[in-house]
Amino acid sequence: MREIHDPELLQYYLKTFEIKPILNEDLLPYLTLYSYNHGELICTQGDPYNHLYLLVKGKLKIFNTSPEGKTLILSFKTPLDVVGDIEYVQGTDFINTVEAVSEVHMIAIHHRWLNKYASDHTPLLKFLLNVITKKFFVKSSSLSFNLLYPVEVRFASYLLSVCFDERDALYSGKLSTSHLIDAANLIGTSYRHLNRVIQHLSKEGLVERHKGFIEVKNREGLSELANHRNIYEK
Amino acid sequence: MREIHDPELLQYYLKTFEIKPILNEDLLPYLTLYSYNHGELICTQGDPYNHLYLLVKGKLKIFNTSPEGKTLILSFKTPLDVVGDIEYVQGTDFINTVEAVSEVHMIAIHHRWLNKYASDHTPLLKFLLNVITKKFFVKSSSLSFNLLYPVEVRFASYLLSVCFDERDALYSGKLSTSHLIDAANLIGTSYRHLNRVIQHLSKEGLVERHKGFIEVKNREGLSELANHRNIYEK
DNA sequence: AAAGTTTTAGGACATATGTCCTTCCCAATG
DNA sequence: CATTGGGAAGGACATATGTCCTAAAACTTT
Repeated sequence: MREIHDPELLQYYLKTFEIKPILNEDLLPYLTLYSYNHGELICTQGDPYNHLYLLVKGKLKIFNTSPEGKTLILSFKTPLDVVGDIEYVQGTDFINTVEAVSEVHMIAIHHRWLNKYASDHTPLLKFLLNVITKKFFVKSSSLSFNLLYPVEVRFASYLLSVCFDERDALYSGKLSTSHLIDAANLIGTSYRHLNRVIQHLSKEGLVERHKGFIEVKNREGLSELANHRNIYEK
Repeated sequence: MREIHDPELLQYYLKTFEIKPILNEDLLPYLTLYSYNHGELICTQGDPYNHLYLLVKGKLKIFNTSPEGKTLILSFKTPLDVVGDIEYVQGTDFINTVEAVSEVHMIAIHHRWLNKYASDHTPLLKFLLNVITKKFFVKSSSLSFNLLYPVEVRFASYLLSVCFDERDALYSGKLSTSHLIDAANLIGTSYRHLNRVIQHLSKEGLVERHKGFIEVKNREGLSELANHRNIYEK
């Protein structure tokens, strides 16, 4: 992690993502731009709350490790998104661990300044309300989906979301096998079982296994299987 | 459902739950008090958004029915709680169905007045932010818990939450069997499987089956099994 | 009280998923 | 070129869970 002293880049981000309107003028001097490399942790579950972060570049992985040591991926995030919003509102420690998946830029605001200058700033409150409500909605759908459907269906939905997203640096319709473990943790199953499911999907002709990646052969069929629900959509 | 024309009762609720501070003065004339009987539906998933509701008396069941017809109970609610908050912020149709479990009183506010008088009312925004953040937190924990642990563990946690809550009209440590189907739907499993798990817990001596109810015999043991997590706590 | 009806528990079997371990492939290295 | 090490896929077996159906119990109605 390193701080980027580049006021122009900061201005560029503020403008591109239309962040200024949601922030109080007084806050602007206290914004810091940080950069993280692939694999670096932005925060770890249990860390005390310090900053509210705005993701403006790159991709994040949000996950949680259970007392038993099992990892559950909660989501991937791309700009513009917010990290630490729940913690800010509740004043609690970080619930999850956040890791940079690519090179990541984040704008950080220390809670001290938020409390001082923006705790009654309507645009920010509305912005947070909007963001958190969306998160709740996604989480809620995700919970239902996970409880109601088996791994095969969830994976179908996952494939559709991930493989046809140009931002993912993946060839369209293909999923690199190195991401399979992540996929398993996101879906909430074991790597072993995911392999079994892929095997089954192969037999059905929906996907094909090549060395290094998995290719979607029948997008429509997968969509059918997933009940047309794109639960992992960003 | 019927409207209660009782300004004094309304005032009583506003005072008891300290609702006035969060509402804009201009809204007060537009509050309506409704009563629902056991079993009545307050709203059904897919209904267009109309009101924001404040639960001030009784108990609600929030559930969702999948396209396949499976019911998943998302939560039970007791005063003070809010219904329709997510829908209000997002401007979407109702996501879930809400049913009165007992006699229920709700204060309803039509979105028309909220938009007109309170869309910039900081106390309300903060209140909603707080409520929704809590909901998110619960939902998030619930998702992890469901994905990581088997039904036995979840049911243990459920028993601890429900059986030792005096508001539940249950003898302490006992769960009426008529609530078993609800329990299964809340935990996200089948009634059949829940029975199997109860059988197993019986053999372990943690609970005992009597006609009409299930009795907790070893609270500490259940808590151990549930990893001391009370995920269904209200 | 007898007959029918509804509710509740559980049997049988199939499927879904987890755990552990082995095998295979490929790349890096001496 | 043979050796080794690591990652990826899959076999074997156990457990978890779902579906469908039956049996037993409780409750209604006549």
